[in-house]
Amino acid sequence: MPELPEVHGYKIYLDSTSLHKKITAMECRDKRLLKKPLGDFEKALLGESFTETVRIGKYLFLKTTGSKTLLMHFGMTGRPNYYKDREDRPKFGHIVLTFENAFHLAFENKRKFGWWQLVDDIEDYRKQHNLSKDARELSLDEFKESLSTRKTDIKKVILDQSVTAGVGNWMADEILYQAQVHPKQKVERMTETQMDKVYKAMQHVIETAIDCDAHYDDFPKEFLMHFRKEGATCYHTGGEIEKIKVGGRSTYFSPKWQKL
DNA sequence: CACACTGTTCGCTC
DNA sequence: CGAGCGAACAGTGT
Repeated sequence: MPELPEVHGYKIYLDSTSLHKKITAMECRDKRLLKKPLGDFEKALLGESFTETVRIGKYLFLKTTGSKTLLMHFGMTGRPNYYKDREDRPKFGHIVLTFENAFHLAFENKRKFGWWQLVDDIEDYRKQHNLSKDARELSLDEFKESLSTRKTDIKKVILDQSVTAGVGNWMADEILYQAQVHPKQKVERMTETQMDKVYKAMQHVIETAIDCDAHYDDFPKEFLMHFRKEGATCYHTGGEIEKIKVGGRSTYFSPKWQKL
């Protein structure tokens, strides 16, 4: 489930494997993953190279030597896979690019919620699609500014990509656990201190997850990820973890630790 | 076999 | 017009 830290890792992976190599072929097994006709992608990519990647939240942009930028979104189950031999094509590698060195880059997407798009200008795209600045680069003031107009549950708001781009379902639960704030806390009734705590927890969770290469087992022992299941034991209170729905999403929290 | 799970998008209401 | 809400989307795992 790629959220900000995983996509950050994908960026590093692509930077070290897929830049500055001419693209010689493109194959797509399922056109539903393409937001434009295949021909448009071929025209934009074949004969060109990737020059640089830019990540905003869970969106990964690959600039090219041509005029277009390739945008990848991994959905819930995607990842890039750079490999050499044709027979090593991953089972769910639905889109595959081939480079001039004969290596391939597969866009793995088991559940097909991921997609590719072609973009002219990254900043224009960001604004048109109401993406905030990347959560990692958001300032406390910008965060509070976004919260000031909202009236719903804090968990829904930090899942909103126009507020904190990159935060997904597990990160939202982790952030609120670290900040000791109930997921159904109404934003309009939050104190300054609570907002500060959520912001700090968000930065802490992001940096920790990136330091661990998004490998959950390596997270500090007080992280919710280690006991994020119904009836598990809260590290701080010894109480039980509860599962509820917030904004249609499964939400895990510790009632004794995160009080309304 | 039914349903849960993921993030984004769409259509609708207020 | 912006916020909020719920359904829809695909397909594997349980």
